[in-house]
Amino acid sequence: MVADGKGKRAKSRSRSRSWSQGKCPDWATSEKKEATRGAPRVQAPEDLPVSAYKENIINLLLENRIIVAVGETGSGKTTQIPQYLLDSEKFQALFENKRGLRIAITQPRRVAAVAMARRVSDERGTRLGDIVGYCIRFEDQSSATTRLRYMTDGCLLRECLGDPDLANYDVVILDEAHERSMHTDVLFALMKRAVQNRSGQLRMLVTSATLDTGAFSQYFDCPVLEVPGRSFAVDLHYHPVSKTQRVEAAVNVALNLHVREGPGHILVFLTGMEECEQAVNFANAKLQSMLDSGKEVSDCLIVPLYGMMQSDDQRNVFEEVPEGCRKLVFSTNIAETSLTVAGVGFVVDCGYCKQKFFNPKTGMESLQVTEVSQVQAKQRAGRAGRTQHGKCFRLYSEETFHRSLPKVTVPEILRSNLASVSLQMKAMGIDDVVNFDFMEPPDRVRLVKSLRLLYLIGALDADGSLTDLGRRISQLPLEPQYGRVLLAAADLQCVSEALTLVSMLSSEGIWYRPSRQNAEQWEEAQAMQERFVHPLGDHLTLVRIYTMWEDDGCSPSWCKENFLHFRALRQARDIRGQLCEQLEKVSEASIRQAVQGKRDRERDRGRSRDRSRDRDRHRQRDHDRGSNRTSKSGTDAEQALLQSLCAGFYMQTARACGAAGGWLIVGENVLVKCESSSAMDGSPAEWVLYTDLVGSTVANCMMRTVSAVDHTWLSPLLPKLTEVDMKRIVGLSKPTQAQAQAEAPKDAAQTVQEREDKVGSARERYLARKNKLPAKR
DNA sequence: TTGTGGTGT
Repeated sequence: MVADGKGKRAKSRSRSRSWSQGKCPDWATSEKKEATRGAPRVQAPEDLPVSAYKENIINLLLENRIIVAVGETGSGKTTQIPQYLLDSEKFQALFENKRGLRIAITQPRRVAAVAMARRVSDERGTRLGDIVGYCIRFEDQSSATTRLRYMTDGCLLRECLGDPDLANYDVVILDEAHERSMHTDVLFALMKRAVQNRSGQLRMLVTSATLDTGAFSQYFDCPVLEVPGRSFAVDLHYHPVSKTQRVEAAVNVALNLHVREGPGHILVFLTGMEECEQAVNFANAKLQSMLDSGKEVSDCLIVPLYGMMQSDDQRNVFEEVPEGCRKLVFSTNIAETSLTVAGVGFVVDCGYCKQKFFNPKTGMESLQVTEVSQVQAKQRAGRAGRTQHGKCFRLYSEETFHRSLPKVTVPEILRSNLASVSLQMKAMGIDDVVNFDFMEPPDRVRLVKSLRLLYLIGALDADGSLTDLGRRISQLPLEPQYGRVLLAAADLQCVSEALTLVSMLSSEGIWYRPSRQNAEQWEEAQAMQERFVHPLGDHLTLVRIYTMWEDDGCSPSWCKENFLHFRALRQARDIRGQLCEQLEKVSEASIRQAVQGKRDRERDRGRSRDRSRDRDRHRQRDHDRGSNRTSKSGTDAEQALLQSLCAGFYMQTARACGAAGGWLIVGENVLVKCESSSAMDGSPAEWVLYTDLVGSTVANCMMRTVSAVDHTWLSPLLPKLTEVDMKRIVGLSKPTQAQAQAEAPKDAAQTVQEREDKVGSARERYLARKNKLPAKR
């Protein structure tokens, strides 16, 4: 298999060399730091469809500042077009700067950026990081000599922060634009502006796989070039089944294919982990009963594939199978674009997938099973035609495909929390976020709510202008609320703990939750995970897990024993390191010193604990839990951490509502509970803070990642919730004189007192009103 | 009764 294997055939030629580490496919290399190597020259295939369009592309980009190129998978556009431009003298002559042409090529995924850079670097016979390089988070394999820079769209977006006109580049290629990742969508708008500002000295190429280019060419007002793709035909078959039977139906169709069809692996698309596991069980049972009844069935390896799988289990999916053995893979949409199973000849598409939606009104996130889009269905079908003439079985009717399925997937930017997008735009000097020229503008409510949130955390002032605090938060690669927490922690002397917490929260999926199909393992995991629970909540639990893992030497085996994802913890460690560096730059305090001092103390503590652990590991752990370190009120550092958390999340708190046994969300009359896996589930805590609210409806939602907080931390902050003047933040009204006066510059020490005063005066006003009201009646 | 699609700085 290959990572997002564009140019599959091209790649196979260099397979023996690129994959010299044995069976280490590209998708696994994100886990391994690739050493720069001088690679021998690899010939680019001469018969790539795109090569016929070489002159055409160069000329079009000479004449137009922006062009859109449409090419199906395998056309070679990602690897060849940048080289055509780089090697063209007449194209180079277009640019006034004499430093040599620099081209950025964005990808939505890290693995793809690395794989493409490596491939092109091989083709040119240069060392990776020399002429051809890549830049992804945590890894910059590029240098001053780099001309072709493959990078994730997120990396380019971050570069835009410091340099909105991208003066470092002459050409920017936004690849895989049809996927409409949030970063790419924001880049569309920023690039359009930058191209304008650079008056002809910045060219842009947008490449997309779908033929639905009307929106692109209209938005950019540019020509569209079509490059034919090169993959095999895929026959479509329609087998409508009811939504509730899709798992069983998928298994039946797949096994029918296995019994009747010739060579080619089978890839089945389902919606989630539970469905995949269930399907594997079904399929195994059915296959067994076929064998038991004396039927002759050839060998078949049945495996699930989803993101939350342990890495080594995921690797099993890509192992070679013996001759004559067929692979039957039950996968989520991870196999749609992110991972490519080699040798697939048959696809079964259930017609559904899970999509995340963010509701700006409630701040709720939901993961909903929705119909796939037509584009997605085509992408799934295409997975059968990469190496052979394929077949795709859709578990819905042809009419459903045309009449019911939406043409394209709802772009991420229309489904997401826009706080960080808005903050970044403000930091780039784009003041009117609400009326910004997006290709597909997000809902106004969504944008306004994001500004409100930024105001609440102090990143914007009452007029919607970026504050100094906001500028600092924008420089941290985090959700703004997390950034606010870090900066608060720097002031409250708990920056080390906060770095750990924020890193753990940014790294998704710490917990390894076995399928409920496997009751025994499920219970074991539950029991193991319960031992980490901190009485003050899930946030301190996360910090504790990370600390224990680090004390143990960051080993994968420790994770396995404790049913935690090593991948996630390692990612948290990487993020922590990066954040530590960047926080140092934006914070007045010396972060490194604080963290180092903390680390020294921890090491001393760790040493004494190591000695005890040698005597009795478990007794020591129990002792820790019972000791002062985790007493009801927590240590000073733990208290400070929870207080810092309030700075970013005070608008996401709730007060105990005795009668119902739940909590009432501040500012809203919504009763919520904790998720059952939370440390706070069933807790009598008066005030709780949550970092996520999940569910499908307001009536049916739950807090996830919850901690107990002290009301004295919240009371200075909460009044701000009712002070928001949305019109002013959006820029629709000027401040009144009274408001302007109230906002005269003040020093930090004064602020807290003032807030206290405001609470007091608000109370007075309230009492005054209350006294007046009966008289009026 | 109760569960977590996939990306990315």
